[in-house]
Amino acid sequence: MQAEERQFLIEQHLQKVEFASLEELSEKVDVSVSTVRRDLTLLETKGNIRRTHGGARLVTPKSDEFAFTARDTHQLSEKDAIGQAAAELVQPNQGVIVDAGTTAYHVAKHLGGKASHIITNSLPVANHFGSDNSVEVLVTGGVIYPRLGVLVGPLAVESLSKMHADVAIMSGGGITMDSITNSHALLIDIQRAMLQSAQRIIFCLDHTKF
Amino acid sequence: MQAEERQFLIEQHLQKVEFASLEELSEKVDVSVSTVRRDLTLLETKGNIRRTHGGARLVTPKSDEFAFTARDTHQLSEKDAIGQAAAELVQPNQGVIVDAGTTAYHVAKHLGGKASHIITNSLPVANHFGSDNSVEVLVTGGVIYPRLGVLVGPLAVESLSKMHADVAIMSGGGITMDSITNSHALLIDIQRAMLQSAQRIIFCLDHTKF
DNA sequence: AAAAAACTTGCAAAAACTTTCAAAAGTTTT
DNA sequence: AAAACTTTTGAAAGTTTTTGCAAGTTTTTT
Repeated sequence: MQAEERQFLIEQHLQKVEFASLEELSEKVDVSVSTVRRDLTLLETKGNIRRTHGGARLVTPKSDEFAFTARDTHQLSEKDAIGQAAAELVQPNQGVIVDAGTTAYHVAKHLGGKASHIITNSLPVANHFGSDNSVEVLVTGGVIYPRLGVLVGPLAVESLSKMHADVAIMSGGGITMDSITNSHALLIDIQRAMLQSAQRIIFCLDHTKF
Repeated sequence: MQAEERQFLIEQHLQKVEFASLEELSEKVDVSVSTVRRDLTLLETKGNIRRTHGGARLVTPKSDEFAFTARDTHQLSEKDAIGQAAAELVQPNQGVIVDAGTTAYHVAKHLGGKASHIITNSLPVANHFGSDNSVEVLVTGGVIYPRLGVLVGPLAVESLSKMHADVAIMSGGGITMDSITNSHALLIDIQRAMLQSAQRIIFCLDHTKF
């Protein structure tokens, strides 16, 4: 295995687990701990990772309730800009469906006071409007998909299909293309229901999704 | 496990329970109490946590967007005791309905890993289990009742009436008797639906409700 | 006021880190 | 294709950090 490939694997692994011990990593990429140490000091200079005693951790400023809110702060201003731009496509007093996912979340932030009502299956979005009585927020039912705070399952689909809105804000964010297609048909069912309940669709993706 | 991960886990655990004893923590992360002490003094300098005799407590009552979570910290230990006691009435692997309201919220905190699934119309409860995959959490749909984070309305009632559970944890907390009767028939409808969907009811009230 | 529980300090063992070095692997030159 | 050179790797030696425990002190409880 190449040195670069090894370092890439280490970084990738850390993206998943946040923390990893030297031995865990050494075993994973099959080199001595000495080498892993050297790799880590190298990766550290690149910024995404920080060495610790006994291993390394992902440098995520803070891990908040839901996984995506954490990862978020990274390219914040960019997502915020997308959010603002997309929000401007919404006419005042329209009903808006907001998908779960980081990008859609950022759009939602700019919707306060503008939309007449918001329909969402995202707990972070629901929380954001929890104490804001300028908008009526309708939460779909469903089972919580852990770590992301998305409501999924038949109840979510069913309740969406009974609702209606002018616009739907959808995103592939927070979930990679792979995991949409692979791991969860559940999420697709929901997006399909959203597509049918809204007259117009705004799809938001940032550059990391390509 | 390494030091940083351990400290992270401790902080995360405290985010959930607000207070924890040294032994509880020491057991949780599997190191001696001495080490936990050192970790806590370290975390204390970071600000989010404060050491106490016998344990530690969260200093920021939480990023609470919902009114009641804030007002809560007042008689914390009392509510916590009620919560624990009520939670013990639940048999392992039962399905539990959890009402919205401060007292029910505290019961829910002690339900992790015990109940097989939890049904709730309370956003704070949903958030609490958001990143906990030991329990399946089913959220009813509905419109957010501002400031309290309760899901109300026909969708909430309807989805509850389709579900079934062994126990329902209900409370008059968070909402005074007056506002139940006066301002919101909506809440009554929901409680009525809960009563019908559960085989057994546990009603929790603290002394301020008399 | 005594007893119990919890805290601090100091210390020694264990784990982890850095530095150094020689062998292995990979490049370049002859 | 062989020789000389560079880079990378794994291991050893020595240093630093961390951890658990015990002795003594403070706080809390009875």
